[in-house]
Amino acid sequence: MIIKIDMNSETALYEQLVNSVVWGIATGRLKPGEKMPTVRKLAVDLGINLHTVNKAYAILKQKGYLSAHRNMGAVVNEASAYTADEAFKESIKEWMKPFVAECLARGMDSDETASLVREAALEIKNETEGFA
Amino acid sequence: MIIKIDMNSETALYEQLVNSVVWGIATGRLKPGEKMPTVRKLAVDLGINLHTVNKAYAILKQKGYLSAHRNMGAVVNEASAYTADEAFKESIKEWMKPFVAECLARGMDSDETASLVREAALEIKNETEGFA
DNA sequence: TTATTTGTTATATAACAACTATAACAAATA
DNA sequence: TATTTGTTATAGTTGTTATATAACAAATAA
Repeated sequence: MIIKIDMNSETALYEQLVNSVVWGIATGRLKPGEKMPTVRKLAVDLGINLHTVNKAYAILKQKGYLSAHRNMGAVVNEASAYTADEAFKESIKEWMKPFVAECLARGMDSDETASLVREAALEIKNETEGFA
Repeated sequence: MIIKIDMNSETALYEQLVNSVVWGIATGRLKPGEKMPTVRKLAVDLGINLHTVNKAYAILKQKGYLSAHRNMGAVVNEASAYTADEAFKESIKEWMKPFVAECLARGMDSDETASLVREAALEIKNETEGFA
């Protein structure tokens, strides 16, 4: 999988990396068992520091998406390691609320706002840029 | 309107203020024409610096929610100043995508994800904490 | 007019986060 | 034993957040 980052983005590099991997899993381009590039190799490929990649991998491990063992690189976990349980849904809902509130403030109703998200989901599934 | 902030939150103070005002408009507790507390008064009430409040007000002005004139305090704009136009919907969709991607990665489908957002919208509308 | 209020701007400082640079340690493999 | 690779440690730079003072500009009140 090819991962790209945007040095001009307001989003932190390590966050872009986290998003890229989650995105890859969401689209099915990254499958359980697949090997990730080593922190050192990915850092060189992207022209960034090893620690920035390492921080992203640590977060992805903590979220359950990756496993890592010394000298073996990182590997994508089985789907059972990152399920959409109630706790996850609650936290995601809270994270999204500021955005949802802005939609409501601008006159959209619950269904319109939900539709926007459904569109976003469909766009993600059809997305192919940034991966290979 | 009473605005509360959480000094222990990971969210920046000025962002919490922005969110509070948007939230107030979304729930109808803040209506067009309503006067906001002065930057100095709100800063004192919350026990934070004047500049932190000023930064939040500047962002809210830029987004169209507030107007401010010297010696007159800030006022909530008419709804026509902050509509959900196409540009807004596009940007919101992009902002939400990382969260949506995480839902998809965890096996939720477009409809389930959209439902989660509909729930969030309904919860916001029923929310009464933090305002008066 | 003069004084006051209030948004705005300008510095300066401290604390923290993000990123980088080096280096070293620990476990698995060749 | 040497190499690879995840991990940890330390330190420095830069940008952001928040604070503290101070001053300026426009509107209002006395």
